Amino acid sequence: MASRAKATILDIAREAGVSKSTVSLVLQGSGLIRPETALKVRKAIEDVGYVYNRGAANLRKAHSNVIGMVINDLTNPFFAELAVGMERVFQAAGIVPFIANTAENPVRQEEVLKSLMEQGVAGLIVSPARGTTPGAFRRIEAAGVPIVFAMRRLPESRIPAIAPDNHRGACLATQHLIGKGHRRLAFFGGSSDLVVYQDRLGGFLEACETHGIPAADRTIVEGETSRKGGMACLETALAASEPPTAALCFNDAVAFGVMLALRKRGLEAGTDFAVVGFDNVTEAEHYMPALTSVAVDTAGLGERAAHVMLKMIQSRTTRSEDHVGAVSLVVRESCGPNRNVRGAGMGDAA
Amino acid sequence: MASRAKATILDIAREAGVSKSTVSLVLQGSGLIRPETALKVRKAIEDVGYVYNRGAANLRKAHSNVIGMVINDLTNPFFAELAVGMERVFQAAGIVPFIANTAENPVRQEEVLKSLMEQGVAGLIVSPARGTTPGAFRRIEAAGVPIVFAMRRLPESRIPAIAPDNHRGACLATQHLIGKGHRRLAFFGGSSDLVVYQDRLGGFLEACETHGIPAADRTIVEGETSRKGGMACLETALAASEPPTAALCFNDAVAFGVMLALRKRGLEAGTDFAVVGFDNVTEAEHYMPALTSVAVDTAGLGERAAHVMLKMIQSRTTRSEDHVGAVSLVVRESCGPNRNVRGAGMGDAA
DNA sequence: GCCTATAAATGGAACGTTCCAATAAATCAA
DNA sequence: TTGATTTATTGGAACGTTCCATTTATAGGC
Repeated sequence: MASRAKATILDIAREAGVSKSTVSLVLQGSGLIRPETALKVRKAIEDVGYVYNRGAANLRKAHSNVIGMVINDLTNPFFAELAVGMERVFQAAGIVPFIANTAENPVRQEEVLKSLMEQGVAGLIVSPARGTTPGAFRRIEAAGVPIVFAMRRLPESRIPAIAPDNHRGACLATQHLIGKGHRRLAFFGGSSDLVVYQDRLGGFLEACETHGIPAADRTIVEGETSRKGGMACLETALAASEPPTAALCFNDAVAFGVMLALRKRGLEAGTDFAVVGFDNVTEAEHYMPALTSVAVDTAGLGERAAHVMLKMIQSRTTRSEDHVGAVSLVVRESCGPNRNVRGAGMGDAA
Repeated sequence: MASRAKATILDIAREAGVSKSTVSLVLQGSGLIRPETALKVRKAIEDVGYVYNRGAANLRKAHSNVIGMVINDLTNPFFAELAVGMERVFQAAGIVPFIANTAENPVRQEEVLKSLMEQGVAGLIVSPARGTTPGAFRRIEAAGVPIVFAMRRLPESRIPAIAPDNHRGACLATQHLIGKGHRRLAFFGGSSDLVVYQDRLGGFLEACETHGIPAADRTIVEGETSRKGGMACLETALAASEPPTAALCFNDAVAFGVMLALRKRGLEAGTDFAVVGFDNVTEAEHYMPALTSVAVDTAGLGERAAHVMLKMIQSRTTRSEDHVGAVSLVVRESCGPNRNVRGAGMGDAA
């Protein structure tokens, strides 16, 4: 109950009338000590209000049980879900992941990574901030700390990445729009310095190509990956002489923005203009009209990333394979004409 | 470039031809060393790919530069914003906050807190999980580690709390509804084991009291603080013989659920039934119809919490005063009849 | 009873830092 | 030159653990 000055393993050894080594053994759950003794020690631990000093332990133990999770935008519910998936796995492994936010800022990211490294993390799961320089992870790699990229990856890096099949998802969505009869298509939002952007745009273009949509009938508008960005995209696109009639959006956030902008103009998503999102955040289902979106199984990707990390740590390697997650198109109201399906309910997809 | 086995301060001392003490001084930016020497050392640090071992340092330094942020539900964008506010402050102070999610689970929370303590955090900012037992923080307090509660607090605890003026906010909102002519009012969502709930419900009741709404005309429905919970609340309430015509919701999420349920019944929020939310999440503004909500300046509360924490650490005390944040009602479409204000724009409030 | 095998407990040397006290080098006053 | 001061640098003893090599106690075999 008292707390003079941070009880140590020695204090509890004295209290229990054993040696510090014994206490250490007990703390590690070694089967070597007599249950009776262990009990005595545990009691002392409780009495003294001892808290284990992992820093001291790591001084000898080589590596810790903490994993850093570096995320570029915590306010995006998408990443929060990713985090939740990872936590599920790590918790089971007795590991506590520490989450840090970089707010899409490479400088901040640098600081965060440094701090995590100093803390002696066993591994790092990173969704790199936009504009991350190619060499940003060199030192970490050199230190032998395993890294995996989640959702995003860097252009030339050989760090394993866990990401959805962005190309295929975009392809799927675009095909769907074409199947609905649209002939002038747009790709809204995102910026070309992101690999994800290249992938998704690539899928869009491929689908256009194979279905004979000429380049002249494709509108590509880069923009912020937010509601605001989406609104701007729509305005830009509709200003053209031959505006598109449907858009695949980089993001659900962008898609929401587009729908908002449509509404402002007195147009309705679905009937007047088809909108498809990407990521299928939970909100998509509840929107009005409900948003058709490419589902990427966010939490599942989080779990996968965590598993890969665990395996890397275990086999003390710094290399692993990339994983691309399955995607599927969840068709709702924002792109179809058949608006009578409205109450269809939970449109989940595996 | 090479990475035999974790370079230490000694390695770089050898490399630079100085003593370990000198290196240590350089690392701490002491002005005692000759700039020339410092440069030499810094070069060696770079060459060897040294990473500072904060664990070892903390062994002597008493306390670290890490602060734990324990949040009960990361997927709620509300808490993410809170986190962002805190980070702003901590970053300026050269502190990296580590965020951990408890997923509203007291057991998980226990683990997370233990882990953070073992890591030797300098302080803890906590939004406690529902069902946290009264004694959950006793050990941490005993260890002399400062804690502040953010947004939520525990019934009898004397740990300082930073929270919005929930009572006043609820009062304000309820008055507004009454001012619109509503006479049968509901309070939807939340559960009575949360102090916040008591506060908000208290405000609601007080406003009813002072404006002469009899107890018989107040409907109180507890429920999950989610969209789903909100939908359920509305169904329950409308089943009554004399159903309410307006509701204050515990949460914006609940409010969204209520609006969804209204829509399902062919009713429209605003004209057929007035809805007010609480928290004013960014989504509220963009909803259709836009949600009237009590704004609590989330990021601001985060900043305040961080400041309080910083001060507590500095003055090595474990006590501080509570802070209640100002609130304001942001009136939008979901409760008024005047639906022509629609395009009013960014309805922010300080 | 003695010797050996097994089980349980222990001392001491790391681990990578900080920080105090001490030394060495440079500067200055006389 | 000498002694006093200031300026730079440096050993060495912590800090709280782990883990190896021992020691001590317990049990088994004869």
